Amino acid sequence: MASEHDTDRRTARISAPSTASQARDTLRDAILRGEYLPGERLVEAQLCERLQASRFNVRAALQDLAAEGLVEVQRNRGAQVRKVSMAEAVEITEVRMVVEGLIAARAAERVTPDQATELDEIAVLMRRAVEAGEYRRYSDLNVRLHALVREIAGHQTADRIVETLRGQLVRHQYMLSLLPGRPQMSLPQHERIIAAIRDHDAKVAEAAMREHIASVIEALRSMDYLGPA
Amino acid sequence: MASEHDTDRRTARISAPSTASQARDTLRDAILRGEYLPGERLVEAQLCERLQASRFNVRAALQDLAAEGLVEVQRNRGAQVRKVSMAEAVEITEVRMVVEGLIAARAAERVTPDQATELDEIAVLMRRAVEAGEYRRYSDLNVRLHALVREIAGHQTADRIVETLRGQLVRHQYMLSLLPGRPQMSLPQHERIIAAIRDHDAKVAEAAMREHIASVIEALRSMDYLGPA
DNA sequence: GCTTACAAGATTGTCAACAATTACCTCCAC
DNA sequence: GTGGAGGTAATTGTTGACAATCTTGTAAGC
Repeated sequence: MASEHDTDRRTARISAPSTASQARDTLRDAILRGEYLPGERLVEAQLCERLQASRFNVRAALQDLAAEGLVEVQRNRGAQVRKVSMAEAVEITEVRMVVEGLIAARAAERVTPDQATELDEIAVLMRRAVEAGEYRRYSDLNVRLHALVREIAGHQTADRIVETLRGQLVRHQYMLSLLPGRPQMSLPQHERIIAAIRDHDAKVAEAAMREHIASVIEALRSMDYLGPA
Repeated sequence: MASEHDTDRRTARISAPSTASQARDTLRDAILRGEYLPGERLVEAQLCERLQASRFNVRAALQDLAAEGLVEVQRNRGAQVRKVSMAEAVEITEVRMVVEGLIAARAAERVTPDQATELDEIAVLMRRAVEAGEYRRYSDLNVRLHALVREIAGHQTADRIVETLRGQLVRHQYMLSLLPGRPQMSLPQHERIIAAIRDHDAKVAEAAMREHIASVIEALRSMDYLGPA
């Protein structure tokens, strides 16, 4: 998870191939995009062609993603996309609940007037999207809201952890968004979060965020999870 | 300087063929033990000798520890022990506060009578240690208490994160334990945590744990932290 | 005296070949 | 037909060498 910014020098070098991190990012995107299913084996030789990288870099990428919890590597048995069980998904979301609660609280303490305006704009757009039944748009706004709250909070450590946790259950979250009635339930929760942050009320903001994600956990539990492939 | 106890095998081989994970664990211990100071460069060739491992494995170990946040690797510039600033230490402890709060709450829900007894035993020993001024013993009991609470909670995801966060600021925590008056302040906090878990009161357990770690954050802030090298 | 250019050394990045392990399939005995 | 032994193919683990990059020390130019 090492941040890289190697195009900083004035040497206007065009190609900074940096194949190692490139391979990692490409593979992560592929997994998050669902091109490799949980439990699927990730054969190094195949990935070499897919990513146009050497085996060395493929291996490094797999190791990195293993550290992120996206893939699982067993000695002498290769790597496979990590299967996240229902119980694990709940655990992950529980941790996300408390950490995002912390983020919301800190956002409430540090929000600027401009940022408050931006939050209110998102609230308006969200309500419109739900009223118009545009759930895809609502989902996008949801992502944008959480990202903005994290930006306001400016809590790098919490950010990193939430990002890692989110990655581990993209698949589950996708299924979640298909649950009927979710937008109607989550809209008022989002509005409470926004209002609390705008009012600089850290305690209420944290409680609202936790309540929101707690209801996500409930929804997760309610899903009939189809067993392993 | 090899403080390894690998003389268990009768094969009188002097140099154990350090595998990848072995090299990683040894290096992590060395860093946590303080044998490499924050900011110190970790040259691969040197580590090869120190760990009796090939450069390949050393490199893998460095990458792993970078993912854990113990070292920092920059492209073409090698690795160095990560320097955790004061602000970062506070951030890390803030996240630890909420996650350990979650763990405490879950421990309160799942604690068995046997485990409750064990908790009470620790409470008694802690009080005795403080009264006798045996602060080193108290510190050990503190570690044991937090470990037991985590074991009771059985929350793998939260466990992993707390473990990672702890590792990132061992150095700071060591300085913390030297602060005068800490045991007298933290003892009642610990007792409240134990009581709440024993009584199956999740909310109080979480609040008590958070209050406890919040006071750690205060202590952190109060330390006159010597600036960057 | 100071800055810049350049060269030598040190360190890391990458690769392709080789060794070790595992998975799979065939064949044979019962 | 079933279970096991053995061999073959596929896959991963490891090594050493070489290339790219950065750092350091030195000397020339202003």
